Amino acid sequence: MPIITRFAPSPTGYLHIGSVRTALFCWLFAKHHGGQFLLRVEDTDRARSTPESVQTILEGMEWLGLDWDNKDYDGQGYYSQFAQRARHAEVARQMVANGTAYPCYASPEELDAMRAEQKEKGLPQRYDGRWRDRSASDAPAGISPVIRLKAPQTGETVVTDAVMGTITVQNSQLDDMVLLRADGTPTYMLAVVVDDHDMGITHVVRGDDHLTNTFRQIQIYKAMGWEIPVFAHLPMILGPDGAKLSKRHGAPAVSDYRDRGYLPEAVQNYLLRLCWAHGDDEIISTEQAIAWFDLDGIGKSPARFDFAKLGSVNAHYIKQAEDRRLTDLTAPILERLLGQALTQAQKDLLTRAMPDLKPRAQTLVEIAEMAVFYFHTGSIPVDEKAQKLLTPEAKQHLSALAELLKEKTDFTAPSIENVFRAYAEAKGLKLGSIAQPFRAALTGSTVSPPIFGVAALLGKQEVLRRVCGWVCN
RNA sequence: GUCCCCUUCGUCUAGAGGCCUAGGACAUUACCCUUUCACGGUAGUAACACGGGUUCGAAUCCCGUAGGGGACGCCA
Repeated sequence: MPIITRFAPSPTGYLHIGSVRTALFCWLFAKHHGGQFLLRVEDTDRARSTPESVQTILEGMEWLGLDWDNKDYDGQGYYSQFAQRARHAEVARQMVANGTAYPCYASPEELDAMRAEQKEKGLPQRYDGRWRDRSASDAPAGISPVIRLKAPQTGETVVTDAVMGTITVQNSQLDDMVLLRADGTPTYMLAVVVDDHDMGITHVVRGDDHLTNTFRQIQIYKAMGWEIPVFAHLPMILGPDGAKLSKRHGAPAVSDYRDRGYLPEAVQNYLLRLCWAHGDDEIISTEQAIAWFDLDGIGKSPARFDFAKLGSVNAHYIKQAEDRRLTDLTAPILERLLGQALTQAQKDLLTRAMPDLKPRAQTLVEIAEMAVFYFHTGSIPVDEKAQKLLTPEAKQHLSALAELLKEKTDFTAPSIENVFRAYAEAKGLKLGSIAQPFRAALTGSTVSPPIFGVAALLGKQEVLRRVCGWVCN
């Protein structure tokens, strides 16, 4: 039987990076086994679900290259849970008919009072089954009931989880949960089970915040006589401080990583290594991941998010990436920094600078910041350290060097370097003592890519213009 | 409060009873390379939460304790 997994986010905000890790694992698992990976949007909460959030989910998935196999579904490209509400209600009715569910007429206020009382007495907060055995004739007039599961009250329910192992809970711990709301819409518990069954999901791979829900879901499967899928609950991703990863930690959404200049393949690789390992392998291509990934490699303990490590993985993929592609991704960031659009010639310059830029950066944003100086057309802003290098003596040398450079016909990095080396040797100077002021004059900073390469890229005219700005007056 | 799960360097992890003097990666420290900063290279610091068992032998199996996380909604 082919394996079918699904990713089932709810469109109520941004797409959480932890959810994306779940999606990655579902996707890899399906790919590894030649199965299918489906997307289902859990949009039954009408008050909180928005079309924008759905769009955010789709974009996030596409950015990471996690393609789903039901893109043609229903003309909208994914399975909508809300669209199945009639089916959910039908299942609830079937359960009432077969005696595994019943109507409950208790009002929300009444239940709040019940929970408050339980809490006060230190009792577990659970529905007490007050309508479980009452006959329909007791029903108050004019109130539409909710439908509750008639859960077994004795014995135990067992979850066999592919990650967590065998977990048992006493049925006395579980109460009669709501399946269908008073307005006839399904609750999450009912909807997931019905949809997972109807979609033929063979492996439910999801975050372990759903682990304790699984007991109750199994009871629904049993009530309907449906085959129970394999469950695999993934440990959560925590923030650097060990608390649930949230806005407080700065970057909870996938889009945050795109905006901060991380490459999708780097994010994917980093996420893959959270709670999963293949020996000592760290840098793992998508192809290798598909070949290697399986449920038995998943660990049980939660992982903390480490931006430093993400940075180093990203640096690796930046070094590997095509210069042209990096230019396309960096240009918009650079344009924002410069406050103007780049011309094609400037983009070409950026591409030619890229080999010197990319080994120095962990993110595309860093590349852009590092590259700004190439594009200054007026005076060059100079930082304090660079200013200090431009002593009267240094300026004299730069002036002399400018004269020598003026004569060069081949303005390449090696030939410029030769000029500097020969000059330094003739004057008994260390190369650094003239190269650093040169760097300061050209870039306005003490830190930059190799300066002779920078000079070659800038071109003779621009180099002389920038040097002249310091020595010609 | 009740129930469930988890626990190896600061972080991600390798580890399937002897291969462990506990390995790798990131971070960190020192040195080398060097026109700056990086890259790269070399070396170093650093962990089996604690307490009991089982066993000739335990990071690995069992039981407690502590700590962390999750679930207890007419949210998903």
